[in-house]
Amino acid sequence: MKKVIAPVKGTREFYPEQMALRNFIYEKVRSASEAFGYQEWDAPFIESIELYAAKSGEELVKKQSFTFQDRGGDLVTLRPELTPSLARMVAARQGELTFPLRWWSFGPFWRYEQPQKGRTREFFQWNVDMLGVNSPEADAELIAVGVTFLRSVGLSPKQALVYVNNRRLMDSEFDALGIAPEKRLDVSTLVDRRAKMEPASWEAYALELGITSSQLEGLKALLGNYDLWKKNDELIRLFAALEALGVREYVTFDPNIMRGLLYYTGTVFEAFETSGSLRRAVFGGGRYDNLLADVGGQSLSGVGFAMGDVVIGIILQELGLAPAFEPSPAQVLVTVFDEKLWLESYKLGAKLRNAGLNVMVFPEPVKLPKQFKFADKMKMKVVVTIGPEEAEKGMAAVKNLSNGEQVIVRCEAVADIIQNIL
RNA sequence: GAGCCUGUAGCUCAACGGCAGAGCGCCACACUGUGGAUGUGGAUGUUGUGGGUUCGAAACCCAUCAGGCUCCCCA
Repeated sequence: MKKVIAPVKGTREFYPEQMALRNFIYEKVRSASEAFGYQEWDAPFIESIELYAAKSGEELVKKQSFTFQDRGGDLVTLRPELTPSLARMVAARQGELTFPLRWWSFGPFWRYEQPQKGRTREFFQWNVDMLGVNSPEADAELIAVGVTFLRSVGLSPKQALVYVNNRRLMDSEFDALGIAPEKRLDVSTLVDRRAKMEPASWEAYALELGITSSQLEGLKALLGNYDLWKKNDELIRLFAALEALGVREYVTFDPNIMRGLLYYTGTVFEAFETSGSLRRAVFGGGRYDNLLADVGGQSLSGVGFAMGDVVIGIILQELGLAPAFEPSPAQVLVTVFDEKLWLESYKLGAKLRNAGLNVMVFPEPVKLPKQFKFADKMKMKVVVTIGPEEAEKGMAAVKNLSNGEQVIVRCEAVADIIQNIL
């Protein structure tokens, strides 16, 4: 190789093998979404930067967006998330859309951050949202959609769990501890960081934020109380609904789940792979209120979550849950014996395709062993050969590569023979 | 944006100042009408890139690019 232009940092190159995994995820995402009646939709990949200025965090807009000037001088950005586009599109047709609205989407997003395990600058994200219903039962349905996906890719409750909390519950607990409402944000980040810090430095950090030592003790007790949900009507209803939906075994209450995004107002949840080799959420979401008001719509409550393809892709590969890669979409190879019989093979290939089979014809008359090796490497199931002896009688040799058996049959019968093998 | 670690054959890695190697993969042949297995032989590198130190650099130093792990943020 000579001088190579490297791909842009953090972007993804999908060779057929990776493409197969991406499509596998896409298929599972689609069936989980559609099983609950969600409609597929999408938004522009490029948006005006102002769209995000309204509601996304400052970090996301100023530091993590791919922003540039278009030829007309306007500032545009590659979308870093979908929710603002959702809010705008729903607000624009609020009067004509049918509510409750259930939408899902799977597409590319970009965030300008340091690539590392589980995080790239370009990624695919599954978004699922329900708008127009404000109830714990609706929250439970969204979690069930996520769990349906986890289950469909073969993740057991031992391997992946959804951790749930409730912002309102935590706010009232913070109030009870005498933590002022304006400190809630600080305390949220404090809770978020607990898992990542040494206990001593975490406590020091807490006191730095102006938490009193008695509040700190209360906070520690709160974060260790895994029965706290039993005090909260919303969470009681949520878990009852999860039970009814058949996904309860995948969900557990955890007071340590806060989530950074400011717009969450009620239920919040995050899914993790339990071995913890990757300390990143598989998906995360929650209930949000009034997202539409900022883009000119009427107040409307919603619940949704998002899943990136990178973390789940790594997990599926590490746990051996990614499907075996099938190099060739064609399971049948027709060899080319020599120059004279070349077009006979082409004819047979065409005939087999008409019969509904995916068929590759070797593109040149090279030695047969080479063609068979090719078929083997491409994991094809059947090789069909027309040599001089077969051609004379209008026949073809059909070899089953899994057991090595070969039969010689009339060309007209080849398709049926192959159907039996596959 | 900050700190630390790593870049050697297609892949995984060794050599750690003194001739750049192994395993797997690849190619050829045994097998000129048939894949996987086995055997025999073969090819492969400006040691990420650019400078510097040295008699001598894959190794040491600087820069740069890429990747990884933290912090930050988050899907």
